[in-house]
Amino acid sequence: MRNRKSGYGCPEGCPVESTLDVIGGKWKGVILYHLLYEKKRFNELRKLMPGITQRMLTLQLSELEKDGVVHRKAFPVVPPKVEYSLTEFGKTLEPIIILMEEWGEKYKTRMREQEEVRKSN
Amino acid sequence: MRNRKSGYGCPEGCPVESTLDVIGGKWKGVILYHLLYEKKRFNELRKLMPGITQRMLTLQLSELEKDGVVHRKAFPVVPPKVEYSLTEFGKTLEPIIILMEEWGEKYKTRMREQEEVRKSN
DNA sequence: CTGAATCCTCTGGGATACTG
DNA sequence: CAGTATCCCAGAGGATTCAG
Repeated sequence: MRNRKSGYGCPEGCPVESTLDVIGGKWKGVILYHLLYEKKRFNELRKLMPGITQRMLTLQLSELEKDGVVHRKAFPVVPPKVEYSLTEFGKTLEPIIILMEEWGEKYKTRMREQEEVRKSN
Repeated sequence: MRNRKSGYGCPEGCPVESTLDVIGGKWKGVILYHLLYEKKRFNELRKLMPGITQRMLTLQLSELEKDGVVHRKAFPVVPPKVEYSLTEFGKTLEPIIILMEEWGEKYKTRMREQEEVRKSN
């Protein structure tokens, strides 16, 4: 593992930033989360994310595809059928997504507790 | 990233989204990365991140502070001296930041290789 | 040195309607 | 079903200046 003590700056294109560029969209993290273990059709994803618009789902999926983490498979049938899944490369994001999910839980719990304290004062 | 008031999105607010709310700002990931193992003064951070403006550094640091992951310690001296560090809670983000750094490296390598291929055609 | 206050730009993202 | 195509806007983020 690289020496992270000061000195190794993050000049020009910090890797952490690159990662956030890929998974940092408003819905990307959640999309990836839903695709972790199973492929999903367009409308399945939509139902899993009430609140996202068709347009945004299309957009973010296409960006994820362009970045090589999501694979799009269209079936030439009527009505249309498209399946989205993680590419092999995309699957390397799994640990990150999992950790983010766990941390998010901790964070929300923490916020709730602080809310309690605030109320009781 | 942006200011995502949790509200609607994933039902019950997807935890992955919450995490991205905290570390998803344009510079937050990088800031956290620099604070992983040592506290840093304002200007030190600035030098580590050429490209960030004073305003943005101030802003993002204050949001990280508000979210409870960064601690701000101001010394009552002239000229001013302020040290930023991770809170105990903030340190629980370490595994995520590390993974994001490693993944970012892989991603950039991958992009470079694709660039090579593209050129040779 | 740290940071607040302004002003301004740009784009991520929302709402809605249309199509193969 | 799975997208495009438009129109629109809040607000994230940049540039610059002022202040303790």
